[in-house]
Amino acid sequence: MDQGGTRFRLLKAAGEIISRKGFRAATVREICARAGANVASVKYYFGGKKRLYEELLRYSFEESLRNYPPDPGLPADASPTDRLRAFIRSYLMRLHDEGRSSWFGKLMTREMFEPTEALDQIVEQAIRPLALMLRELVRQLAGAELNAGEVLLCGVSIAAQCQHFYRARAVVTRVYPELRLDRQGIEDLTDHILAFSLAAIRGYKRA
Amino acid sequence: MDQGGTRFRLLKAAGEIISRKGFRAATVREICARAGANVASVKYYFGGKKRLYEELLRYSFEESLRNYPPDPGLPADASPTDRLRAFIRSYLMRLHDEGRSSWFGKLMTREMFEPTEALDQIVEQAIRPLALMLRELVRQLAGAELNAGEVLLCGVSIAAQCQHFYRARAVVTRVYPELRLDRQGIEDLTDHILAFSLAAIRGYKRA
DNA sequence: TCCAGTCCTAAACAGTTGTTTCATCCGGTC
DNA sequence: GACCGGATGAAACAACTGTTTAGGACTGGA
Repeated sequence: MDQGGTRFRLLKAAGEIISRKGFRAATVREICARAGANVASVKYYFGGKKRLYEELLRYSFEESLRNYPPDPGLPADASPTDRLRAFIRSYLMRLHDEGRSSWFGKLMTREMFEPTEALDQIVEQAIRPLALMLRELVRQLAGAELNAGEVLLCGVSIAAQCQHFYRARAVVTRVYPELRLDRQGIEDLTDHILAFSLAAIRGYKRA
Repeated sequence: MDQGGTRFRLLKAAGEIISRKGFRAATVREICARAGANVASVKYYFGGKKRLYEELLRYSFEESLRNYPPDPGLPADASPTDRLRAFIRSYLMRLHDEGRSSWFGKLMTREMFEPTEALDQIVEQAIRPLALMLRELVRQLAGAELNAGEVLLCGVSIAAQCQHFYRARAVVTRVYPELRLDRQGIEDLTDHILAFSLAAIRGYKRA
């Protein structure tokens, strides 16, 4: 895979554009223009727009794994709390980063709301493993207090928060201009979601 | 406004289609076909697709207010907890209902992720009031424990959960098929989000 | 009866979309 | 030099988009 070749430039341009405006709204012409290639090159190298998108999913998934490994260098004896913190931080980074490492997270978020035919593949490949990991974390944190259904819902509530600040950023930053979503803001956000969720899990039964 | 007239049928068709697939993906021809009207009727009655959308926002906002009033028949001395419960339940209903009462909520959710020129109007008209109401609720529940920034973030975390189960329903129902989002499911979900959020607010400082 | 106005229709318009065609270029090989 | 095959380019393609046109059908009042 020549990183300067036309094929790779197309993939790169597609990642930048599709992760920002979605598969349907991104046009082949815009992608090719950004890649400095002819419109016909998409068919030549990938067979069509849809195939380019599928290839982008594969590529960006690997790129995402490289930058956000499932177990981000935590010591083997790290506490569940530390693990949850790492999970949340990684989730936020995955969405708010810039560049190719964040493409997959953004594409994933789009697929959740407006699925294409690729959703099933994404669910099995990326989302389900993350969901299972999160559920196991919650289970450990909750001890014997929560039943399976409650653990599941708590996991979804945590993922909901991680996604929301990216998905609804257009509104959040309008209503709360004081809320910055830069690098430091992500750290603060991590602390908040962790505190909110830990307290929620621990006090769930009482409430 | 004749409810059987062409103008209203267009509005109704637009509500059904645009709330489901978004402004850009919905085509004038599909809307007109569903309304049993000629393609030219959109220009005739509204002046264009964009104007039809703006009119739909106005109409569906009123329709939404009618079905989900800001203060849903709670006694004047209702506790903050009861108020939060009503807020969450109303939020979930607003999104998971079917028919015209849910159009605005769904359009709002779309605008948050993929804003059109109408977003600013929606923020001021609908989102900001809701956000303020939610923030005030959290403030009352938290007492003097949380500072302004923490109260704000807790409010966003609650809204995040309410939206997530609708926005990511394609994925949630795939990963957790046991999670039903019918009428009873919404009631259970209300209980969960309330318990999760109450515990979170109360235990925030400790965590 | 005529007119004005509202409502509606079929058809065409101009622009954009993804795809396709076909000629051309370029580097290596015989 | 001739030739080949991958890579590129300009242009056209058919399908679809929102919009517009030109007129027809019908009503109610003058």
